[in-house]
Amino acid sequence: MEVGETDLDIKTPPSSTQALLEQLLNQELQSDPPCLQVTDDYQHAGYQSQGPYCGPQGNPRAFDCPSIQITSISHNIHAEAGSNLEVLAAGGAEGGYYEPSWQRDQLYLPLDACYRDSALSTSPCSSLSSRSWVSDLSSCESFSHNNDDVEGELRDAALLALGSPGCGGGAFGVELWQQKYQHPLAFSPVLSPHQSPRQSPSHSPRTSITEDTWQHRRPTSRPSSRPTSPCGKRRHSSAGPRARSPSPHYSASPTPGASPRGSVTDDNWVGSPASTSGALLISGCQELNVPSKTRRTSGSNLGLLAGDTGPESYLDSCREEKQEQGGLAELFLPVPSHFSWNKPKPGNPPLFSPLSPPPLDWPLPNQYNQTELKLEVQPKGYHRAHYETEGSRGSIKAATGGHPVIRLNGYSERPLSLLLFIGTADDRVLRPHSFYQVHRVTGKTVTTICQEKVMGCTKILDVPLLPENNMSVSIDCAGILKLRNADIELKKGETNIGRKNTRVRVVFRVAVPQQDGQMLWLQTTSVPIECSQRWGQELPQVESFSPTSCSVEGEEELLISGSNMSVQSRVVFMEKGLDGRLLWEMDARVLSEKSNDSRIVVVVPPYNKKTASPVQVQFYVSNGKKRRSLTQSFTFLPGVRHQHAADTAVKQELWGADHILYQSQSQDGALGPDVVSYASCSHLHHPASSTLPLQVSVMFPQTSSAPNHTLTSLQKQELIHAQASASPVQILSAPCSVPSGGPLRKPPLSSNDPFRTLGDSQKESLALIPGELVSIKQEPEEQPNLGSLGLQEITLDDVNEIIDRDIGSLSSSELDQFHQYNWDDESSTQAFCRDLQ
DNA sequence: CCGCTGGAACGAGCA
DNA sequence: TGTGCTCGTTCCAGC
Repeated sequence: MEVGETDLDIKTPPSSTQALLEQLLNQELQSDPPCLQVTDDYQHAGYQSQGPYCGPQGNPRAFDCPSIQITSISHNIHAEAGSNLEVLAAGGAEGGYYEPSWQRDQLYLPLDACYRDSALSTSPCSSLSSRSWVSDLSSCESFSHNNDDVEGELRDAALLALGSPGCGGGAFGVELWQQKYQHPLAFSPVLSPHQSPRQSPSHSPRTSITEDTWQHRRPTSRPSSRPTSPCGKRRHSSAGPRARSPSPHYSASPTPGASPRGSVTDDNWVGSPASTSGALLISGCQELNVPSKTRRTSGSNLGLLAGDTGPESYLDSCREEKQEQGGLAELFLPVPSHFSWNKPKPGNPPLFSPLSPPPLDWPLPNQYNQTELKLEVQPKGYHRAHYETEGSRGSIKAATGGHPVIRLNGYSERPLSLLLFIGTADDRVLRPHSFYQVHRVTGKTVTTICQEKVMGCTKILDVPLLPENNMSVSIDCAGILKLRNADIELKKGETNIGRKNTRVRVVFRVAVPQQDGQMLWLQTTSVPIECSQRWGQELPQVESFSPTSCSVEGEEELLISGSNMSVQSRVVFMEKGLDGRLLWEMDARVLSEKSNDSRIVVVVPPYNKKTASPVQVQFYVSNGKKRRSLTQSFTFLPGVRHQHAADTAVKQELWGADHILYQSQSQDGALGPDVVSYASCSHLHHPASSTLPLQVSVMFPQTSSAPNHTLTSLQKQELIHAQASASPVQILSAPCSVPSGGPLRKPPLSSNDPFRTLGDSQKESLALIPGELVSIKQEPEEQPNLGSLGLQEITLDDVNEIIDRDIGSLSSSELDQFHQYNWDDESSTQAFCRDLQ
């Protein structure tokens, strides 16, 4: 915002950014600008997730995103300057179990009026999440992810909206324009918090616009977004908005059924004069590569957030500002790659000043020296989140029946606070999830003490890690709250869409005091958790399978265990080429007599050609259209029949070039216990030229060599484009090699597992991540002939689904670690790894 | 009565 | 334009 609020900012060349920041910083300090009023100690303490926006001075994060850094400072200053910093240091960070000065009840504020006003509401509810600072950060990140078509589309829409005063389609749009252009100060982060809530009709219509008036307006514009918020449904819940909020979470009254999303319509977008400026902005931002025909989901309308000029504007406007800046900046200020700004500098250990905890989307290692934060028991892959209108659906469960267990190894001097929040599970940098919030579960069965807090706009649980419990804790107090898509997508600056964005990860963080007074921040994440009832019930989930390899001749039985399977399920093996084209695909024969709902036995099809080295292929379980499991890696071994591990291991050594290790063995000889791990990768591929964390690498299965081809995100997108028009696009997980024994990595797979479990698979994936081949996956059933289709014919859902699915096969920790590894400078990264070792 | 859980109806947008 | 499908959201019933 701040950045965008003045041309000066936008035009400020990078070289002068620092000076500008300092100047603004000083100003901010002197004026003691009002900051986001959140009854959150962390917030006050400076533990903000705002990152760039609020990142402490000196925090490299502050320079991650030029468009926001100024903003951050203003807020940050406040936090930093506050004495509360010490609260955090002494409590949350330094180990003491932090006792907030506020009452726990404060967490459940009358959500009412300002519930949707992230800037004004302290409501734990979710809606805040949408506008979370982190989210803003994410937005920045997202914004820079030009490989994300979804984001691109959203940007497109937003740009159009922003670029045109009139595109808002209604009073709100005009209002926004007026505020931004006629009264730029109105957008000052300093003033924003105090702006009248009325400026945020979409978030809290009641504050200025009554529901009636709102509804009255609504007919003037067709809701362009998918009204995921069943307006009609709510009528069942009777009377007024309040009556409609049976939410035990006190989430303020739900957004009125007549959601303001209609303030801007598709028509407005398209027909609006915004087109012109929008184009400019777009060009300034980057090639968005937005398929013209990409489905415009509700999220896309976000832009329209146009109408949303509420107090949270400044919070949400990171993205918006970026958009503007992106367009205008092109003329004045070349903005470096997002990632080069966004990632921690290589070689910097995860040590922070107690006064400047890392933002929630800041990548952190799970281990440093002898200290390690480890999720010993992973949660189940499916947990149905509850809506505000529902009662709790309980805490997250572990696959084993208990609850996730996390432990801090290497430190037990004093109690520490474990922070827990719900993060994303997509291919981008881990960040708080906009559509899900952690929810404190209470009840007699809950034994873990925890407190719910709000950091920025993200709810977190603060759980004590006690020495007497070996610094271990069972997380039985954490549920997942689903926020209505419509509520979140309308938030200004929100770039994510909720539709089919139903996978999350649980993120755990802990600050370990160091002798030098600094705080060592470690973070680990859970495996992806599917939170949608529908998907949870329909998507087949592969929990384990065995064997993990066999001869190219195939014909061996493969047992796949999981859920949502049936004898009608299909198991499809496939191989993708460098260009993403489907090289081979074949259905495995299902042995119905040996299959049931939780397991499916198939006969591995023979590989289509001879090979001198192991070939990595994928397979997935399909229950029909759009109901496919995540792809799993399977290896065809050259010319040898599947053997028991001992033999295989020996043979594998001969294939060292593949960095494939076969270890183990299981007691289960029946199905062949081999477990394969692509762990010995000798090269961590970090092209010095790349500044992108998510390197897209392509592997030639036939050569089974380590990935030698990497694509930048931009290249990836280009690839997608190229393929979209010329060949089937695909996305697949190709094995690549990454040192699993690396600094942040655990040793390869357990050799005792009779099957490769999902976790194992994910561990493997971890090693694969850097080599993850990311393009667009061909949908055998739904995209029979993508090769003849233009990209524009690939729907947003398709892209989203594809990316989500394939990336989802990677565990969160893997992704995190991956991201952590993907720093700009390879040598520095390696140095950092050595340090960690 | 409350928390939790499973199931399914409802309805808007999309193909 | 009509129809069926998808999927987010809400509601209900049972424990």
